[in-house]
Amino acid sequence: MTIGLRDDSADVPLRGSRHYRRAQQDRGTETRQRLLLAALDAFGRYGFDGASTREIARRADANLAAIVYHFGSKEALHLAVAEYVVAQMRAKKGDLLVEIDARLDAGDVDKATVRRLLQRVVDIQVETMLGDREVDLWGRFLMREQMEPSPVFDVTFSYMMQGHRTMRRLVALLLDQREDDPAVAVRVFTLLGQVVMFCVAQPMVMRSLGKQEFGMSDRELIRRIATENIDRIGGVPLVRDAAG
Amino acid sequence: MTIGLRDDSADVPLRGSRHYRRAQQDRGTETRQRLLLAALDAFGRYGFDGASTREIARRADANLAAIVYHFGSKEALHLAVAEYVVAQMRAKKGDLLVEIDARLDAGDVDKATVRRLLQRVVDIQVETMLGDREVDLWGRFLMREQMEPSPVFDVTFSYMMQGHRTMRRLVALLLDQREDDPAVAVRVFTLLGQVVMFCVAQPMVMRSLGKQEFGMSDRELIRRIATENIDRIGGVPLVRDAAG
DNA sequence: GTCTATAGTCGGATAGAC
DNA sequence: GTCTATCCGACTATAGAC
Repeated sequence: MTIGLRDDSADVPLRGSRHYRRAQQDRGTETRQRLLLAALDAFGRYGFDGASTREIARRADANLAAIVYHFGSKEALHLAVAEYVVAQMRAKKGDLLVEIDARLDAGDVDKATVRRLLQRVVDIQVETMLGDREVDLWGRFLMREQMEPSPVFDVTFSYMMQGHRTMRRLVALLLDQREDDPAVAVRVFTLLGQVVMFCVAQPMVMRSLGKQEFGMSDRELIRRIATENIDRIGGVPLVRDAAG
Repeated sequence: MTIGLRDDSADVPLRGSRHYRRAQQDRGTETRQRLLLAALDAFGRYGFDGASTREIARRADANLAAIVYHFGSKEALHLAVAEYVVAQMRAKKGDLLVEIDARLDAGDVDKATVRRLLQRVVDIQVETMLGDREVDLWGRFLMREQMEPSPVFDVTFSYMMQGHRTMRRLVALLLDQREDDPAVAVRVFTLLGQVVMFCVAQPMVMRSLGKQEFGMSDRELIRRIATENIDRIGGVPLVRDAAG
């Protein structure tokens, strides 16, 4: 930590000045961010125990000791990842949930509107679970937490429940049932499940579609079918007799 | 371990005889089975790396060395678990898939029948994923394999694909689409997903239903809603105008 | 802030008694 | 078949140089 104070340092301009400290600080922040993303990938893919700090550091192009320096411990890194994921998720769909809750509180919604809102939720669900680049890592991390609850579970769980509660309100309205009816909760999970499936069973999906990774068109297809299924629950009458 | 060979041993008759060896052998088989079930639980819950052989042996009330004795290595134990799960699964729903394929090959199916067959598949899906006692462990193990493909993946994958292919045939008939249409594959995954969700997100489901574990009534509810959704895809006309 | 070296722990596998 | 004792490798975390 004394390098920056040496007088003979050539590649660091304005040594000892605010600019130099800023540069050093930025470098640290970048390292921290790279570690965070590498950890997000590793924890989501291999779980807490399966992911090794050595591998995370290597993938982040950082030193092993940097993890302890920036986060304190492997567990603390895990928590940081969870908080990061939840924060990113909230940034992506928090506004929509707040907007929906507000409209529901105000009570100015007919069923057609409710269905449209539900579709927007599922839309965003597809985006935040199957999105490209970094986004798909969030979904896998959250699902991993579900299958293998860790001390971090409360962080992710409370976030997941927020979305669940809002969806339950929508579905309850759509089906004229009580919000706390177990059937409503179950139906919400089935709606989520049809999207989640593509996140947790990605290898099987890929192999069965004959692809290496999701493209825009795949996401569009999933989105279309998932939202189509919204049309088919509640509101739309079931004409059994007309069926084949 | 020497008790059985002592002359004053009263509870082990016919020492050294065939009966004695039989008893010893049975004991070994039982130990093997206990190890298998403990490993099934541990691998499903914590993954291959997360599960420790020491813990598995402890839970199976067996010795650490017994794992190597009965299976050869931790990896071999993992493979044995995968083969066990697939064998159990096939025993539970293999017949139905064979029957369906035969009927589809014969071609004597109208849409109503197809829909009924599809519902039976989902029915059995619920049973083999959310069943009580041991059965729920199978589902979790398979899903874990999906999220975290291991050298064992091929064993579980080929089994999963068998069911997937049959379901794709059914859905294709129901929607008058080609079997190899990606939209058909995607729809099959959404159908599976609504059941799988309850397996992978069990902690969240429990907490949101306010329960400790699934009961018969919960499984019934899930089954009802899942099969209801079958009614709502294909065959049943969508009466948009009548919607609210 | 970054890095090397290392202490301390744990997990899988082995040897050999019984 | 079962069990104890032990080896060896991999991992997390720490200390301290730069």
